Amino acid sequence: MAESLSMSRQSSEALLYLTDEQLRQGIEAMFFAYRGFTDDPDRILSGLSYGRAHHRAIHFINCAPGTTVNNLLSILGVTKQSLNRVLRTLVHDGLVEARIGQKDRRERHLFLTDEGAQLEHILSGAQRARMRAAFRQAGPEAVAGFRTVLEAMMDDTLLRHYKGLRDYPT
Amino acid sequence: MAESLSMSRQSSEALLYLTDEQLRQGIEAMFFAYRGFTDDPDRILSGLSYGRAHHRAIHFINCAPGTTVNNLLSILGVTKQSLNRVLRTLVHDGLVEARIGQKDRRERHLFLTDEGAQLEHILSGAQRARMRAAFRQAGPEAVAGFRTVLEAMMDDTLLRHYKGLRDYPT
DNA sequence: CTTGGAAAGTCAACAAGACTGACATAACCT
DNA sequence: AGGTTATGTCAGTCTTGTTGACTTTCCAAG
Repeated sequence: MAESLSMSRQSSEALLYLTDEQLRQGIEAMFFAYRGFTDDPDRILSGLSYGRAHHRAIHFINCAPGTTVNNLLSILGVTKQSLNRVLRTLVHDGLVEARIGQKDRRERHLFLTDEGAQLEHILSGAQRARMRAAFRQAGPEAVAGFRTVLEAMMDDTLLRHYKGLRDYPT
Repeated sequence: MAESLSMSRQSSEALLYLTDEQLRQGIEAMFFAYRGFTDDPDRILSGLSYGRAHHRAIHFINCAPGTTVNNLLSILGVTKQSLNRVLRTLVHDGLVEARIGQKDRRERHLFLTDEGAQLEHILSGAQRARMRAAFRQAGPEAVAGFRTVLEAMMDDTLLRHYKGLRDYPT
């Protein structure tokens, strides 16, 4: 807000990417792209009595094996009750193993079973294929820009998770 | 799959943005960024007994005033029953007006009322503010890349909507 | 050592918003 | 007149989010 004055003298061309119309297009691009982004895994999951929430849990357990329920909670940004329902079915179906913590017996450390890893691979495979096609079509510079904007759009809390997921001790 | 052989001779550096790890990071970037992207409007809406579905309807009615229910359906990618529930409350609350078509009296052409436009402005204002901050921080080249990748990630059907939203006659 | 609070996780009940299927109405078109 | 199209509605289900109440476990202050 305060900057809009100090920048008003710059050529409008230099800031063309900040016009309301450009921003509106950016918003719609996010909406449509996210739809494309989730479509493939959703389609696969709909045949398996699982949903997007299961996919997310499986994805992050795969990235950070041994993570606790609490950790997963703050990454996914849902309530523990909501996550628990998902986790319960995954454990029951033998896709996820929840080991009681050695140090703190209140904690459950989460791991994918072989079967869980298999499903993870199928799901993320579909998503990666689309991402790969988009990346290849767009080229390296565009991909770098894509990442830069997305990181700038995250909340700082989420950015931390995004950058530091692999710091968890098992 | 077939290409991975023919490309295997290129330097791995030139294709670094296509490694599985890079793709995984791209996937997580989309997930976290979309959360940040929807957070602000969601917060505003939660106090108003409306949800994200109402926001989406309002957004696209604002972009394409006079659009029909059927058009909106294909843009949003939901069933008419689902959209109708949302639209019904918006019309009832006086945020949206549904005018019977002149040419084809079966159609309902949708418009925001003054009050609806006001809410739209508040909601998209929050979203635009975040988008603007991200765009400014990332710079023009990054924004161009962001758009390129997102467009490549959309389904072709959605891409048509994204590019051609303003072709509707009133 | 005990006791009381905090933290991790579980169970139950509810709400939003998506879906399907069936059906109604009105208008258009051949 | 009859078939198709656009829209609206009712009923029921599913996923996934919510809050509230509860157990188990840990830890620290008295």
